[in-house]
Amino acid sequence: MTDTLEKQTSSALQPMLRKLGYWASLDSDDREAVLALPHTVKALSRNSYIVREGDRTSTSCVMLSGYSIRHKIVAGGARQIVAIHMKGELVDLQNSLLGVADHSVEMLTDGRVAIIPRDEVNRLAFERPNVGKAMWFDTLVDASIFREWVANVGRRDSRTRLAHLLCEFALRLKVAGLGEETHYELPMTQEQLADATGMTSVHVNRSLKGLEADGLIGRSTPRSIQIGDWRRLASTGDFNPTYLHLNERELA
Amino acid sequence: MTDTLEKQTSSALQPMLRKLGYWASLDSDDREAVLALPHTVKALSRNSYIVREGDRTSTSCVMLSGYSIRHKIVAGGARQIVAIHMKGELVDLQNSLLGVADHSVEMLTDGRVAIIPRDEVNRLAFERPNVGKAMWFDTLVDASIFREWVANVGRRDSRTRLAHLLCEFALRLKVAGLGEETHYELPMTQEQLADATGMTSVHVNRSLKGLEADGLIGRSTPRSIQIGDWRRLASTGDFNPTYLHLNERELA
DNA sequence: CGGGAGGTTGACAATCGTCAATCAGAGTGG
DNA sequence: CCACTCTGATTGACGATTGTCAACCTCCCG
Repeated sequence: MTDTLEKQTSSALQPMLRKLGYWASLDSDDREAVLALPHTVKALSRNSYIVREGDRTSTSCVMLSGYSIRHKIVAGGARQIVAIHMKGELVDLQNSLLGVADHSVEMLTDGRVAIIPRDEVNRLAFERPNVGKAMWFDTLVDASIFREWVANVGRRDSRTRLAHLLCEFALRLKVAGLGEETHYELPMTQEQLADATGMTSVHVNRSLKGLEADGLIGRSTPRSIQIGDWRRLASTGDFNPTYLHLNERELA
Repeated sequence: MTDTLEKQTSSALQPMLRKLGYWASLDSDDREAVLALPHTVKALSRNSYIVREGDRTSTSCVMLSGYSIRHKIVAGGARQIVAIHMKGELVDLQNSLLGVADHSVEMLTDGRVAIIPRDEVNRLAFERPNVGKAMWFDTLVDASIFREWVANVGRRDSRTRLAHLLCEFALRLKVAGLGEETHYELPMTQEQLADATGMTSVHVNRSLKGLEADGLIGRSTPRSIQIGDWRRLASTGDFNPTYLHLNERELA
């Protein structure tokens, strides 16, 4: 824990290690094993798909830069975004371990991912229990976020729902070392915000302006969000970060 | 796989074994290890809580009989049910491994559960990789169901939403060996259906009657559901069982 | 300068929630 | 056996949050 100097800074999997190390303490053997995972790095452009619903995948992947989303299409063509992923996150344990993809994963922005064979992930998980626990923990936290999203779209009004998403995003960005809590750039259009919150883009626009009018957020450009009073925004968003299962120090 | 005669029929954990065996093939050592998990059986009455949001739990539990739900309370007191659990299901890997519960688990009916210390579950998972894989797989399927629920609540209209839930329930009951696909008893009130689908009880009632009026379901009593034409109900419910990740044979 | 994507706004419609009354069935005590 | 009570189901009238449609605006980029 204290010898934070990493030897293998050369591996592209550094962001994954950071993430796993966040959930469980890994010794140097664990870390080496993670960084030694065979993988190929791939640059992907916005709107390209990592996995399509129905695919049979046998690889997992880790976000190295950029953002991606998971989504489902319902009858009638409407789309629901069920998760947003950022640097370091394990994007597809989910689909790959289950065999046939029950949802699609799409790049939200340009970015790079590392592709890892599923079998290698599986092997590592059981050869190095610390790593396995971290990965398991990671999937459990993902599940926790899904649950919060169910509650968010199911039982909160649109204003609260949006504010909640803005809070979650802010905090996750901060934890991932990608931004401040006071200001960040949304990587998504209002239509995509709508698909994530079960609203329409028109209503997202109105709600966003509503939050702005009430001084809860500032927007120097449509996508850049400033949060003046975190407490107040969290309160209107009914945002309690417990479900993110962060370490104590992050919740200051 | 072929020698299906179980020796330890005495263990209360039989339903858990059935479930895990569904996800991965377990050899006889694996099975014995599962059944040998230390546990205490507890009878719980309807509306009693297994875990409350905010609790620090160090035990997991398995449903032996009856039904339970996971739910979250949002600002204003509204409730969202995020999962329904039935016999054999591992109800609380989720909360217990994560430390502090991000949601409550409540009995929907009278029933019995087996309480297992978290550490024992953890130990078993890594001592017997087959079992560990089955448990991991189980949590991934749970997550998949959460994703479907996000889509259900976020992007489907109330009629479709309800029909979807009825289909999911029917199929899961069948797989758990608890009923037929053509007829079953709902273990929940309309208010609870509402909390699961993000609706109000009044609207659940109307939608249910709507489905009935259109001949999609029959109801001899308010809670007993008959499904005449599965295809038609599945179609109006936009129900595609992929997300349940069942074995081929179950999807006939 | 033209085209396109995304953001903004208004008028209108509708799904769904709220409130409140009534009904039906199960369990209880007399 | 019957009133009484409680929970859950059902129904109607009404209101409002949110969706739909469509126009227009703004910025970016070739």
